[in-house]
Amino acid sequence: MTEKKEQILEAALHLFAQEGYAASSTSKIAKSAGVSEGLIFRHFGNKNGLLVELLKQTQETINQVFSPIFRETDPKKILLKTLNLPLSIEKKHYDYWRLQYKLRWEPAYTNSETFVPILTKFEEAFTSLNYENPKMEAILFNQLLNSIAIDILLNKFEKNYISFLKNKYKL
Amino acid sequence: MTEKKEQILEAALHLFAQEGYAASSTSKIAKSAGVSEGLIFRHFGNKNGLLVELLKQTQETINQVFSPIFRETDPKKILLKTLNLPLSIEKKHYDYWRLQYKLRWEPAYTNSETFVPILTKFEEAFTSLNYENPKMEAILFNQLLNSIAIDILLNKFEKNYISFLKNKYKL
DNA sequence: TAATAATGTGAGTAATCGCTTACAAAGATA
DNA sequence: TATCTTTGTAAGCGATTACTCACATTATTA
Repeated sequence: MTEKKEQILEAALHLFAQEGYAASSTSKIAKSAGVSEGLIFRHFGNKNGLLVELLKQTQETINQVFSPIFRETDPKKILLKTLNLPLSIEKKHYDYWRLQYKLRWEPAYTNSETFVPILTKFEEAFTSLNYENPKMEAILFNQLLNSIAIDILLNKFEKNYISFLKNKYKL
Repeated sequence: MTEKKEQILEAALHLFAQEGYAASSTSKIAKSAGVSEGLIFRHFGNKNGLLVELLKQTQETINQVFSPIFRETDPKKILLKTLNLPLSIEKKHYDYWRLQYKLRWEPAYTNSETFVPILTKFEEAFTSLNYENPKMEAILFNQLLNSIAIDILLNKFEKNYISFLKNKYKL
């Protein structure tokens, strides 16, 4: 991957995640990347190709973050590691997550829920812990995870909240 | 309010909520409303004025929905009525809620959290119910409410989930 | 009824949109 | 070194953008 190609991706990610896809013109992206506008189309075909490439990178980032949880078998550790996730995410990856959450509201980019498999992982954990309704507990837990992530991304995060949750789940 | 003015607002609300603000051109709005493009600017000055008017309506809609909860004093009923809220929302109001949640991701329209006062209402309820940490319980409860609303708007809603929550809170 | 105001239209504006293309520079291969 | 491929630029394309304005129609008031 060329240096300029990476600069384009970087600039586009930031603009898409902050201003939105439609509001980020290719000329703005090129200017922000310090590159001629034509180069975007040389490398990615069209504006949408740029987004597709970024979504691929986003998926990889997400997979990497979740993989230690998938490898975990101890139910309590599954929940504990999950609750530790949001705060362990690197600032430089924030735009990937912003893009992911933002695109949930764009019907055009039917981004299939990439977090789905984690739900069954939670369900297994709650089953092991003898919770009465593991399926629903998994949904609840997953919603909490998403809410925390969103609050962090939107700078509305209450830092004592996670310890409160750990206490609630006896972790 | 003229009929054509209302048609403009209706068309704009739907387009903004579905496709997004930037992606919804004034010409598309006018065509969808069955109105000349110039009329948008006669009534609302510019495209942003159209959004401002819609946000005002959104705020009114939200206030109306929450007002019975603000009037409620019985703590259990506060929580119960809140959990019943998401499913009681009229389909024709969905676009207002979509717009609201969508705009949370647009830093340009610093839409101050309109749900904030409800948090203290929840906190009062949990205090009355002798929960150990009412403040955090309120945050948790509020996150659940938002998650449910989002799931409904994104068609990912599990209908048994709300009864599960009612049971959890002994309501 | 006549004058005034509010509502509505459609053609037009400059600026910007995503994208193409001709061409130059740089790198790789023979 | 000579040829070919990849990487990069800049000008320019038709289409669309938000918006204006001169004008027509309808409603309100005097």
